[in-house]
Amino acid sequence: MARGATILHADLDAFYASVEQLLDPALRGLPVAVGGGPRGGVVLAASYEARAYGVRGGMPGWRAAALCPRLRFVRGHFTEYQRLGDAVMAVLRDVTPLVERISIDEAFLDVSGATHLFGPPPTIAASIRSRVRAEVGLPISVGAATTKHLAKIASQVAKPDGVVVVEPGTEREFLDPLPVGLVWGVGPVNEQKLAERGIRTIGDLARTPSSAVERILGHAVGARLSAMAHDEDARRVVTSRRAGSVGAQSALGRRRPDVEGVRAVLAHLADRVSRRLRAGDRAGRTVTVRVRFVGMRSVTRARTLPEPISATLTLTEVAERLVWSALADAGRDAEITLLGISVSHLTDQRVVQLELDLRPADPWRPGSVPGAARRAVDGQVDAIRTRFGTEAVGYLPAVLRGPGSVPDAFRELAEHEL
DNA sequence: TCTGGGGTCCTAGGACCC
DNA sequence: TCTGGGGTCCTAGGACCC
Repeated sequence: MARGATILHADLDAFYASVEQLLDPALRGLPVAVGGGPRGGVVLAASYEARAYGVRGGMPGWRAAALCPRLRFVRGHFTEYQRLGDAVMAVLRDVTPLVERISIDEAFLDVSGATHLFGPPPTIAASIRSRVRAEVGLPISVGAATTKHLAKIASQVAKPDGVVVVEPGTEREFLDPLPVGLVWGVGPVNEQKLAERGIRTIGDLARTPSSAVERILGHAVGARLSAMAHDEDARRVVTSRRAGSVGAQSALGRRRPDVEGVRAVLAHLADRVSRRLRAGDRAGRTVTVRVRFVGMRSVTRARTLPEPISATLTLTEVAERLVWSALADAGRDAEITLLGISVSHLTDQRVVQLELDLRPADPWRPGSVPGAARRAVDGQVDAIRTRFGTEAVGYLPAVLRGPGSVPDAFRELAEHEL
């Protein structure tokens, strides 16, 4: 069956760093790191000039500075990232409504219905690149292929600032020499496992029996690889997707947990999470907390409740119990470096609201404040914040911000739609 | 100098039900 | 007295992605 390379993957190059170089011409051509600094914090993004020195996102600032002494650290312009990312998506939606945005800076497009208007996929890819450059001012790479997975690999190969089209029938010769790490689901751990068996390229992988691959990587990743090899990969572009969980976490530096400190941090996290739930008319049944200890070891504790919750106070109380149960298992002297809360098993809040006050007392829904009162308080707080801003009102005085913690505007960039 | 924060998906074991 | 197999839900941990 004839099928063109009509799935595109468009991916902005070093997005945050490119925006900084766009906003401040003095930074162009220089190694730039967004976030962090020579004495702490973490690098959120690195320009290609910085990457040449080995600087990467997620790297501690001091290490980046050691690798590249002339590295320019800049604070992020987070609201600009949102605005410019949206502007790029608008360009893509000019081509086709079939746009699946998968993060702030990348998206899949299905252009099979757009070729009669705009020409074949390579022409569309080139036009997207030149329009984004001209109208937004940013470099973007585009991959085109018959499937999403392949289009994404193609855009990675195209970077920086390039285009790669994998014409139908040429998939094998394109893929075979590429490193296995370009495959979705093959990260550092799996790459190492494969390398230990002499498998370094996608071609090596294709020549390995699928049963052996599944033994190494597990059933799911193995099956995905085999689907790719047989061109049975996903091609459907999904234009909207609801989140399956909502969470928030905070790095704390290093501290010995005490009741007041833990409660303050959890109240802040629960406030962030529950506010987003209510804003999306959602509620969730499963509460998961994460506690990270010195040395990066972390544990989780989860509890599935009989009914979904979205009240700030209820979420705080459940999270507090879970955290202390994790801490009890870890021993009293353990120092912690991070606390996180996540709510999953989401349902539509409207459906369950009427039931909330009819149930008998439940040890996992404790407290003296009845559900109706909690909803009323949350509703008023939400309304005040809508009118006067997030800082106008809250359950607790401003929470202790660690030196490395990131601004809320950065957190919001990564939030998924509820 | 000592490692962010938002998510998704998978695996494995146990409880429980039929 | 001891026994099967399938399905669902829950929990904990971990790999991975941006």
